[in-house]
Amino acid sequence: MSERNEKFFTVDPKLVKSLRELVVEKIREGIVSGYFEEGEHLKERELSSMMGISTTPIKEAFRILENEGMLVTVPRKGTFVSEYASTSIEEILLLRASVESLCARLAAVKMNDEELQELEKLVLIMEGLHKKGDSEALLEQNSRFHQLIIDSTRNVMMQNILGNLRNIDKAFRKRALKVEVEREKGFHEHRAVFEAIKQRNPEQAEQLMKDHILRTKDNILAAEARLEGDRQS
Amino acid sequence: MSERNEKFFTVDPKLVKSLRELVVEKIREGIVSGYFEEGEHLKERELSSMMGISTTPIKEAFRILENEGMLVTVPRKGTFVSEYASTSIEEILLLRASVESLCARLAAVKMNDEELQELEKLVLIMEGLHKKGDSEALLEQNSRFHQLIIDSTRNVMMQNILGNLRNIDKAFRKRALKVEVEREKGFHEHRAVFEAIKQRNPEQAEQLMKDHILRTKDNILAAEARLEGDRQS
DNA sequence: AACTATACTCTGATATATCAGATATCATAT
DNA sequence: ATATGATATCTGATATATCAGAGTATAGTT
Repeated sequence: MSERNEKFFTVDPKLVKSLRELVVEKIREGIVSGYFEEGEHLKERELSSMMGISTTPIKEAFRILENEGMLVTVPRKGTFVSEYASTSIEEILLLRASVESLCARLAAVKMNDEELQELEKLVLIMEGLHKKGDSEALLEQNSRFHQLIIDSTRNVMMQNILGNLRNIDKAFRKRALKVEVEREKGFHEHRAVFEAIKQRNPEQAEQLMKDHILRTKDNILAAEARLEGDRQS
Repeated sequence: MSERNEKFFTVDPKLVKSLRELVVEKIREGIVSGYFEEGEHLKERELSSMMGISTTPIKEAFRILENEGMLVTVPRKGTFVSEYASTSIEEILLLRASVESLCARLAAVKMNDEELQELEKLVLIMEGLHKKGDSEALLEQNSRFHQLIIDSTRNVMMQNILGNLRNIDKAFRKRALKVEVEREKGFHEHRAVFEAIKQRNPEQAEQLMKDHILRTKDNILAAEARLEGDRQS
């Protein structure tokens, strides 16, 4: 037993999804996809009978989504789809650039050797995928790269904020577009961020991360504009 | 009726506090004040009997606090005080500087004339208080100043993030310190931020706001260090 | 003494019931 | 015809009941 990788045969209880989680995802999707309109009144009982469950998990989901900014609850009135729920992709990415570059700065100071090693390993893997041109797998490792840096700050608040942003981003993408392939280009930027963290250079890490996300932002917006243009012609 | 200020005699339903809100505040305080330890298991039924209410509002409060990062819920295990709930004041302020400076940038673009006028009026009021040296009142207007800028972005996500940060900040302050007087010095910085927004200069507004918050951060940390020093000697 | 199986208990997850504010309807009075 | 009051209904807020997983203690077997 001792030589085996013990992590292999464990189960993470966090993978269990409660009804509440399912409801959260369903409503979030509903909002982002346009199934629910801005300002629409979401009724606990109505949703509960639609979904065939009781109101309790709905209630809890409301509180989560409210905290995320997707819903607004007015006491004794009800819960409504936030008027500004459809924050522009641009602002979401600006926010991400802002918070995540701060993470990179903190990571350059706080990341321990073990984490640094893992990050290095990841960069090597990404290099391989980059050379192979396997952008599907690269994409997945990319988000692991970002997550590692975020987690190394050991700052729950930032983890939560970025987690929320990612959720929304993800929901958006479903209907939006897949310029993700673009990100293959980002490989060199990732490597640079890693180097800055390794050198324990917070300013540089922050700046590089910011530039990286802002550049992908511009690309995403450009791609979206192009799509929009195609639709017109 | 027409000449009267109609806003005067309205009631904002949002001022009604539900049990859930009270529970949120109570638990947040409990965590920040150290009444609850990190990692402590918070039990719905226990809290409900302690507080003399049912478990439903407790449940909802849990979900809000979880989303804020104060609590962690493990499915089928329970809800626990986040191990890293006590994020340092420094990181909270770094985060605030980061997000709120982005708000200032957006405000310089998105703020409408009406809001701009209100901001200008506020700056004049603040100037008066500054000259009078009424730092109590100035403090209140200061936070209104920040709030106006945040709201003008019409970005719920940022509003929520900064709302959360403020809550936590507030809870911290209770046990922490009142270097708030310091902020009287910040008046000129506020005016500068306002000018940049008025000039529709996003870069400058962002930079000035960032500098402003980072400076107050340094002052707060210095004051805390001083306090710490006093305690030692 | 050690191991196992069963019962008991704790607790979160979910469902249901109750209460109270908000809104709409309608009738009645002026 | 309009204003006021009574009533019904919708819905969120809260309370309570039920269910099921997880842990623990206990008793029985070898």
